[in-house]
Amino acid sequence: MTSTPAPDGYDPAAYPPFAVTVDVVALTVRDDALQALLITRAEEPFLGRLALPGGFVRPDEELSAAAIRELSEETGLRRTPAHLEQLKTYGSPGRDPRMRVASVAYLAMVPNPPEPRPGGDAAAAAWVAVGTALAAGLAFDHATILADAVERARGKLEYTSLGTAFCGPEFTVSQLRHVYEVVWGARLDPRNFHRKVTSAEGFLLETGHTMIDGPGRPAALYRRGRATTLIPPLTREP
Amino acid sequence: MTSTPAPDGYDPAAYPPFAVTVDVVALTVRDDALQALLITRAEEPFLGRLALPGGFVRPDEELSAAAIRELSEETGLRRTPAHLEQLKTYGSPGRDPRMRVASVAYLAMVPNPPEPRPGGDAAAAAWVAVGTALAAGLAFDHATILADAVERARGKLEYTSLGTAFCGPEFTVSQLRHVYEVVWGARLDPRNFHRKVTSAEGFLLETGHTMIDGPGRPAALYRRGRATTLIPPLTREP
DNA sequence: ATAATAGTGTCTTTTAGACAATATCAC
DNA sequence: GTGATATTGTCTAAAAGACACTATTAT
Repeated sequence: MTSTPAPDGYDPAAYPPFAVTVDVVALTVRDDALQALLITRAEEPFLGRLALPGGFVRPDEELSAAAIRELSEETGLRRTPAHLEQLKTYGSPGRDPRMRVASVAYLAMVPNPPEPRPGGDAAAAAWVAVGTALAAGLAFDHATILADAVERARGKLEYTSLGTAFCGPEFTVSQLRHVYEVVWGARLDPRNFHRKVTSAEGFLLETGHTMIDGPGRPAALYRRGRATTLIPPLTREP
Repeated sequence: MTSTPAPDGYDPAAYPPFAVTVDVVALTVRDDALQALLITRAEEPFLGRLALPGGFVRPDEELSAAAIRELSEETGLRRTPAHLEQLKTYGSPGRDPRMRVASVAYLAMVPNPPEPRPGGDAAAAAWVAVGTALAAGLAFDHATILADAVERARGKLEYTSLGTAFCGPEFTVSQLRHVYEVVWGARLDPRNFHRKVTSAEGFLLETGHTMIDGPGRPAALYRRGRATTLIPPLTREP
C-alpha cells in the first residue's frame, strides 16, 4: 500500500500529522444587515471568543460534507444552505496553537435564517452582523476568513445569480434588490435594477403569483432561473 | 498544549493523520498554445504517468512556500512565478490510494518559460499543451485540477490584469493580445484591443521604449500598471 | 385623496464592436 | 514600391444611469 520511501522523506506515512478542518462562513441578510453565523467557543484555545463554526474532517468524509455536518452540529442549522462553495484554505504554521492545521473554509448562503441552537463545542450560536463581528475580533485567523468570504460574496453578486441564494424559493424583485443593497452597502435605483434583472437571460422565472407587503402595488413573485452567470453583469460602483 | 479531549473525539492529536500536499498548475503561453508544466512520475502510484508537480507540505512551511519549493525541486523552475494564487483544495477520500490526502492546488503564471529540469520524484518535466495533457490523462485527479485552473485563468483575464503575468517585464500590446487569444482560443480585433487596454486606468505603463519584430511599425513597450482589477473589463465572447 | 411601492418608458452618456485611415517598419 | 504590423479615428448599436410616468395597493 505504501510506496517505497524516498531518501528525502517522501513517504506519506512518515510525515508529521497535519490536522485538516473545515470552517464555514454562513451568511444571510437579516435586519437590513449582512450577518454571519458565529459560535462562542466552549473550549481552549480562545475559550469564550467568537469563532466560525467548524471542526475536524472525518477519515472518510468529503470536505463539503464535513462543512455541512459541522454547521449542523454546532449551530443546529439543519437545512442545507441554498449555496455552498469552497472559499480558500488557510494553513499558516502558527494559526492554531495546538498543532499544524490546514483549514478549508467554505462559504454558505442561507435564506430565511432560522434561530441557531448551539451544540458540539459551541457554547452559543448566533447571527452577528459582519461589521460587528470584525470589530469584536474572532478566534484564530477567523476574522481574515470572514473578510475574505464577504469580499467573495460581494464580487460574485456582480456576475453570478448568487444573490437569489439569500432569498427563499419565491421572491420579489424588491427583496432581491434589498439583498444587493445590504451586501454591497449601496443604494440601487429600483427602476433600473428591475429592468436589469428581469432582462438578464435565464436569471429569473416568473411564477405568475404576486405578493402584497404593506402599501403599494402587488409585486410579482419570481423563482431562480437556471442561469448561473449573469449576462450582462450588474455593477457595483454607481 | 492540547485541550481537553471532548467525548466525541475532538482532540486533534487523536485524529487519524491527514497528509497535506500542494500541487502546482504552472501555466505559460508558448508556441501559440496554453501549456502547463507537467512531470512524469518516477514512483508508484501512477508510475510513468503525467502529473502536476507537487508534494508534501513541511511541518513549518507556508502553503505557498511549499508550492514554490516543489515547483523548483521537481521541475528546476528557479524563478518565482509572475503570479501565484491558491486555486482550490482537493480532498475527496479516495483521491490518493495510499492514504487520505488533502491537496491545496496553486495556479502559477510563468512568462518566458525556461526549459525544465526534472528532480525529486519526477522522471521528466516538460511544458505540455493543455489540450494534449487533458487528452492524455493525468495521475490522481490532476486532470480535474488542471481543467479548473485553466477555467480560472480564462475567467480572470476578463476582469484582472493577470494577462500581463504571462509576459515579461516589458511587452507590447500585440504580445499581450496574443496571450489573450491563446488563453481564450479566440481572435480579438487588434485595434479595439489596443484601445481598450491602453485606456483602462492603471493597467499599462508606457516605458517610452519601442520594439521591432519583423516587418511593421515599431511597437511601444509597456510595463504592468499597479491596477489589479480591470475597469472596464475585457469581454470574452465576441 | 394621499402615500407608498411596483413596473414601464424615455432620454443621455458611455461603451463595445466593426472597420477606415494613417504611421512606420522589412523587403 | 509592396506587404506587414502599430496606432488613431470614426461610426453604429447596445447598455448604463437618470428620471418621468403609470399602476395598484393601504390608510
